[in-house]
Parts: sequence; C-alpha cells; structure tokens
Amino acid sequence: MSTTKTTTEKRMLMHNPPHPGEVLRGLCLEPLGLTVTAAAEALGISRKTLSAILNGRAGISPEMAVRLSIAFGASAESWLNQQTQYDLWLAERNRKNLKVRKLSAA
Amino acid sequence: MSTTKTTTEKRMLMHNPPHPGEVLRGLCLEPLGLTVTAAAEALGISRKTLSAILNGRAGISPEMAVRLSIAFGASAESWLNQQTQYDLWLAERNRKNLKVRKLSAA
DNA sequence: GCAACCTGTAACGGTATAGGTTACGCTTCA
DNA sequence: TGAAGCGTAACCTATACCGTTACAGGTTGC
Repeated sequence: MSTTKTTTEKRMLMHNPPHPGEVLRGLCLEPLGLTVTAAAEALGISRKTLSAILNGRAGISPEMAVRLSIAFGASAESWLNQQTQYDLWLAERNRKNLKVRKLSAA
Repeated sequence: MSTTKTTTEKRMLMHNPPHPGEVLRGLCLEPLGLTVTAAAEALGISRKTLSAILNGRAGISPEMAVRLSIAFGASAESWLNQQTQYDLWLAERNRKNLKVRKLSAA
C-alpha cells in the first residue's frame, strides 16, 4: 500500500472530516467535468447557493440532499449523513464547555 | 407474537418515523421518572426548549445531541441521526416536486 | 487586445429555526 | 387552597438557507 496520502485521508487521520462540499466537488463535479454554473442549473438552484456549499460556507440541507441524490444517484441519506457527521464533529469540540448533569446510563 | 402494536410500531409500518422528541420522552424521561422541568435543568437548557423538542415543535440540534449524550449516555451520533432520518423523511415526501436533471450515476 | 466564459462573493431581502426570558392558564395532588 | 408541573403564547436575538443582482478577477480563444 502507498505511503502518500490524499488531502482527505490526512484530514481523517487528524479526525477532521472534510466539508461535504469538498466531497461533492471532488466526487461529482470534477469527474464529470461539470462547471459550477452547469451543475447549479441542473440541480435547480442558484450558482451562489452551490458555490457556498462547495466552499464550505453553507451545509447540505435535507432538500439539497434529495436534489443531489436525483442528479448524481447516491442516496439522499448518504449526502445528509456526511453533513451530520461534519456538524457533529464541530459540536463535539465544545463538549467540555457544556454544563450538563449526568442523569443515568441509557 | 402479539397483534397489538404500539403507536411507534404503527408509524414505522407506514414509514412514518417518530419525532426524536417522542423517543426522548419514552426512553429517557419516563423510565427515570424525570419531570420536564428537572430534565431541562439538568441539560442546562430552558424548560421551554425541552418542551418544544418533546412535543415535536423543534428538532435536536448538534449541540443538543451532545448534551443528551452527556446526560443519558447514548452517543451524540445516535441522537443526531434520529433527527436526520426524520428531516430526510419530510424532505423525501417532496422529491417529485423538485426540478432536477439527472447528471450521472455516482 | 478583447470578448466570452467561469468563478467567488458582497449586498440585500425573505423565510425558517434554535434558544432565551417572562407570563398566562390549565391540571393534579397533598 | 396552594404548590408543582406542564404547554405555550409573546417577544427578543442569532444563525442558516436561498434567491437576485452586481462586481472583480481569472482563463481561453479569436
């Protein structure tokens, strides 16, 4: 196996999940040679909205996950789960600052 | 096996997932005999916010998922995934109304 | 050079949601 | 009767999604 790692692989090693927008660009737009403008038009959304997702300034909403699943074929759940994992990773970083009392093991 | 079904079981048969708030109440508050007021105080949130979640008028945010995982012990991911599945179920109902062009199988 | 195209993004408005405090009316129970 | 618990309306702030329009910068090809 290779010792060189992709940017995504390096980030996962440091427990820093990629923003879903990066995955979308690398896995869908680039392989198909799609421009942002063309992809936005196909998805039925504005170029600005897609640009915001691709550059990490917006997340993937439930409706957007359904749109992606129609256009690119992967399940809406997989798109939305990516976003959930990313959001959760952000929230976990603040875990120690939360004032919460343990109640019981679930 | 019994032919009588719980409300949750009936909803799953019709592919109508329960709101995470219902699960929270049935699996955490009721078994421990916790009042809404006491649970909210332990979670470090207002009684109004917890009430909104329990009665389906608000979702479980990433931060709230972390709070629940501290107080009740289940993983934050499991709490957040419940919310994601619920949100996605709502979004899927509108799938046919979205104007999206198929681009390629992912 | 210049036109055509793609891109990121600022500015602005509309809508939705999470969260807080305060306060009201209702029910249950000692 | 009074205390406790509950749902929730009213009002506030902050954040997020999404749209349109417009601008600046980069690339490509004639």
